[in-house]
Parts: sequence; C-alpha cells; structure tokens
Amino acid sequence: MDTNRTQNKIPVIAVVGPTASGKTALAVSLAKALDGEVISADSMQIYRGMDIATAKPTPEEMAGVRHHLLDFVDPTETYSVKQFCVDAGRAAKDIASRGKMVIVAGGTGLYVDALLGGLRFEEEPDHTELRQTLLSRLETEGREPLIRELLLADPDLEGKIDLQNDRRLLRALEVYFLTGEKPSVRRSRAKTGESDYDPFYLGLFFHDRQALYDRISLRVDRMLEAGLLDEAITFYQSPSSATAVAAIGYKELKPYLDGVIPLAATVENLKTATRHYAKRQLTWFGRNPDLVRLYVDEPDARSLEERAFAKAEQFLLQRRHTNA
RNA sequence: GGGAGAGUUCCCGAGCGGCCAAAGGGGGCAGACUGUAAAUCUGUUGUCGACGACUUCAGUGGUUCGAAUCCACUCUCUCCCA
Repeated sequence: MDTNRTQNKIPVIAVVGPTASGKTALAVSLAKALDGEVISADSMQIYRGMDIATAKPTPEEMAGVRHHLLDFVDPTETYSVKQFCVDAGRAAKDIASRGKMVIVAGGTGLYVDALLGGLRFEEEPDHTELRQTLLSRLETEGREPLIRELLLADPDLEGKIDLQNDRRLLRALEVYFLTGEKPSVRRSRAKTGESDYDPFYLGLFFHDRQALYDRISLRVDRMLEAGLLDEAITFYQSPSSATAVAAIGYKELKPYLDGVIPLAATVENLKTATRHYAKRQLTWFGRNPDLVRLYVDEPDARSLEERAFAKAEQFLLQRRHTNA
C-alpha cells in the first residue's frame, strides 16, 4: 500500500455529473455528514448575479455548509481553468488546514480534472491582444494558412490537437507566439500527473437517459417560474465578458427578448441546449477510469446519500487511518 | 363550385429522368477535449446475414432501358376567386 503517496495529499471527495443530476444536494449532505466544506467547480456559478440560470445553490440549499468559489467574479471579467486551479487550490488548502473534509462539486469537468488530476499552468504573458489579432487573421485568411504556420513551427502537434477546432488552433498559435516555445513541448510539460490531492470521484449517472432529460425540462420550467426572463434582461443591460456570455440560459432566450421568436420555441431551445451540455458532461466524466458511478435512477430503497456513503466507504476508512 | 400551388427520410428543407438511400440544417446517438470549457470540435443517423442486397420521396396506375423527378386519377393541405 502506497500510504506515502497519499499521506501528504489532501483527500477530496469529488461529486461530479451532468447538470440537474443532484450534485448540489448530494455535496451538501456529504459535507454535513463528514464535517466538510464544498468547493464549487463550476465555470458559471462563479459569476455574481447569474443565479437562476446557473442554478447556483441558494442559502437554503447550502443549509449552513460553507461553499467556496461561488458568486465571486463580476460578469464583466473573464475567467479560466488556470485561475480556477489557483483559487480552488487555495480554498482546498484552507479547508484542509482547518481539519475539514474537502468536497469538490461541479459540472465543469475540465476544472475538476485540472485541479485534481494535476495540470500545471505556467506563467505566460497576457493573451487578449494577440487573441484578437489571431481571430481577425482567421476571419480574413481562413484556417488553412494558420494550420500551415502552426505545423511549420511545431510539426509534433499534428494529430495531437484538433486542427479543425478553431479554438484549439488559435490557442496553440497563441502559446507559440506568446512564449516562443513549441506548444507540444509546453503541453507535455503541463501534464505532470502529480497533484496535491487524493481524490475519490463520485459520478452521478442515469440508467435511463430520458430520466435525466425529464429533470432538465423540469428544472428549466422552474427557472422560468423563478424569474429567469428578468434575470436575462438584467444580464443584457450591462456588458459581460466572453466567458460569462457563454452561459446557457440567457443566449437561448435572447431571440424571444428581441421579439424574433415566440417564448415557447426559445424555451425548447434552452432545454435542448441544456441536454446537449449534459451529454457532453456524461461523456467527459464517463471516461474517467477512477470514477465510481452512482446511478440516480437506480431502483434502490436507500437514499442517494446512503448509497454514496456505501460507495465511498473504503475511501473514507482509508482516510481515517491515514489521519490517525 | 372555379383557379393557383404543395405533399421528400424523426423534423425543416434541397433535388426535378440515370452520378439519389436522396444536398444542407435541426434533432437523436457516439466521441474528443491542457489557460473561452454551460465553450469549441469530430463521427454517425432507412433496413439487412452490409465493398452487396432490400424497402423508401402522399396513394394507385401509367410512360421509359431507367422515375423522388414525366403523365393520369385519388387523397390531404395552403392560397386565390366564388
């Protein structure tokens, strides 16, 4: 048993899964039972004012459990994985230092995995200006010249990134121009595999996809009842960052607010967009070999929390021993 | 009652004699994912004992070597005149 390996690491229970699967409630239950605090790993719940659309946990839902990384960024500001790792790392160490259990809960797979799976982000110059330049180059020159340029500078990148994906293409060029280093080299250096955490991944899944989709539909209806339209109107009254505008919930409603499409149709679009998102999350979390699946729609008399504990039992026992 | 037009694969929508199981989009399904990740991208989507076969383009019957595409009639829908 490699106790040495886990000894210095902070044990973390990660509650992941698609949107509307019940991560928030489960994380709170676990936190209460284990004397823990929750770190939200959600790229949108970080934003202030974006409450209904992001299904940000309410004070009632948090039930006295302390949550971190919620509601602390202004929608005019951009955010990134790198920033998340810094912020979440700080919170985790703070929680652990006070002898509490760290519970990471969220649907942003990249954030969770970057933090717990150990991706190291090195310092690099600001990219905003260069990104603009590259973006306009893409528009005027098209993708091909940029691909050629990138592969000329870094032939090893071929096959490593999706060159059809403009985001990835531009990012790679950005890294190259910003640091003067081959993106492929940087990438391999970032993937250390080493992290400060000893995670137990608990993934919420569904036997029946439709059950998830029904929950999504219901949740969207509730959001509308709770005043999503007003929140969207407010959102569009002031400028917001490139990351904040990506949130599902406002942009789908925009055509209705602009009077272009009837409400019912935009609501359907919103539900569809949410389903697509949920599917991507399922794909992302599903490939994690260390993840333990917890089926929300499992026919089981025990509550979700009870089953979660059963799954986490060994991990929790182990943790108790290492702490003793 | 008269006139004009339309019915295409889950949906929208191209096709208008062979290169059509049928463009494109949507949806579904699957996948990718290293500083925008609730974003972005990829594959797949009639059936089958599948490099071939079989059944599709409202229905029926024709024309033709050959039809989703042409003709006739039938049904349904839209619009215009009554």
